[in-house]
Amino acid sequence: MAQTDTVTRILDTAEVLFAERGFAETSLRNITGKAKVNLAAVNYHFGSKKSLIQAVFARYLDPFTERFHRALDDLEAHYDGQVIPLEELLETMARTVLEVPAERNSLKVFMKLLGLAYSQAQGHLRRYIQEEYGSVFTRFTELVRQATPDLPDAERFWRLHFMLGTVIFTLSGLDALRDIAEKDYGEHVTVRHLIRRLRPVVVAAMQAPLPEPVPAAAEAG
Amino acid sequence: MAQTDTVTRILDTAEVLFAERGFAETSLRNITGKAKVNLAAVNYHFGSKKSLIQAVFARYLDPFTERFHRALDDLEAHYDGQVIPLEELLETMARTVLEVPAERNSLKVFMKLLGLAYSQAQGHLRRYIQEEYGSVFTRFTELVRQATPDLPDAERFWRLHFMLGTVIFTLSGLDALRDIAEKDYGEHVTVRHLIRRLRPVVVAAMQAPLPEPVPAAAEAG
DNA sequence: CCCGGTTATAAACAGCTGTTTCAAACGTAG
DNA sequence: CTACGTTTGAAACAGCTGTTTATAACCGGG
Repeated sequence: MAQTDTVTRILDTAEVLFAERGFAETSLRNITGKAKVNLAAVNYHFGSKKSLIQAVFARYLDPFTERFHRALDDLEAHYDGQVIPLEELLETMARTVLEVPAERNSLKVFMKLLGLAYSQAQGHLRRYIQEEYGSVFTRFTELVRQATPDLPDAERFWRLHFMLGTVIFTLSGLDALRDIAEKDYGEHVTVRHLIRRLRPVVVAAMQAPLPEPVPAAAEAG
Repeated sequence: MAQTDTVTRILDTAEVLFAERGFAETSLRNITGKAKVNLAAVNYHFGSKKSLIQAVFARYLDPFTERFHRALDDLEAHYDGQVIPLEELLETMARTVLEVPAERNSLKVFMKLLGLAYSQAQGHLRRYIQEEYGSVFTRFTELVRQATPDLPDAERFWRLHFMLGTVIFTLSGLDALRDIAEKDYGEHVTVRHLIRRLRPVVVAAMQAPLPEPVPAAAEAG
């Protein structure tokens, strides 16, 4: 099967270049040149650049959602109707994120892509990810809801997104920060170190006291 | 002075389009067309697209750094050598961020631009911001160091970036999240609401317990 | 009035973009 | 070996990109 070779070579090259420079800044000639593949191969195998981008994401997100669903199944079976503690849920998510790209040793690329998916407007990508992989996130948030019954729904919604920002922002900008950290603190930091650092922070953030209600008089302006 | 009109019209239009679609996705013809200005005006007044991008940032960051320095001066004078509490520092930063774009009612644009500055690789932008505005951030982190003496330096470094991620990620992606929040929780959320929500979360995150040290045996892999 | 520097305009530049075309090479089933 | 669907290849497409050029309009000072 010669197709497989061309297709995976395109995907392997594209994901690296996308992660390094972004989508708009990476041309098809850039990809096909580095992948030693004919220019027309992208349109032949994927149809368009948009579809290539989505295919790059699917190659990470498909195994991720599958594993994550299975991990949540296991967790629910183990707790058998009881509420799953927040730490367990976060731990499971972190473990799954770490497992998925392990074989290709490209956790960093995966993280950068996630960051790009949020920041680069690319409307089609956001829609694609939401439609394709929204359900597993919904399932996760429902479990978080049960684990944090004292949190008002809106507050939990925002805090989850706060923490999503923390994780994606940090891990996707890792390279730049790593250099500073290594120079200033003599630490060689890996993604795994960071996740260890993130855990207590995320838990504390989710359990932080509620904000003071707005004084009614100060609402305007 | 006809120059002022053309220049500000370019800047006003550019910052909105950049914030909506990103830098690479926004062409000069796009900007000049919407601004009702000749195409060559950008290169005439700014020299290049890169310089335009930097000028857009400077228009926000120059007043910001000036005000922030002044606010920190006041704070230091008021505490007169005593350690400034963490909450005060965060509060001051938040207040300054809110004040700066107030006149142009474009806080949202400012936040989106900050998000782009980090996510879009755009090496020149990161360097420009670091060189031009790094000092005020250094001053701020030193005050945070004094306010959190129990935190190891490396830990504080990372937590500050965690929180930077939380804030920028949330505020720059506000529009998409706002719609969901409004639909699901009937809340109309403004940036000011979010900052109120962010405060206890950021404080709790900075004061979270330290992560468990890595078991020596588990270091490899 | 008229000159001289500043700003605006339209046109053209070379280069790159994603996509399409069509012929050549391939690999396999009959 | 032949015939056929699949995959590659080189070339060309129209369209857009940032930038430059040369000309024209403007406008305040002498």
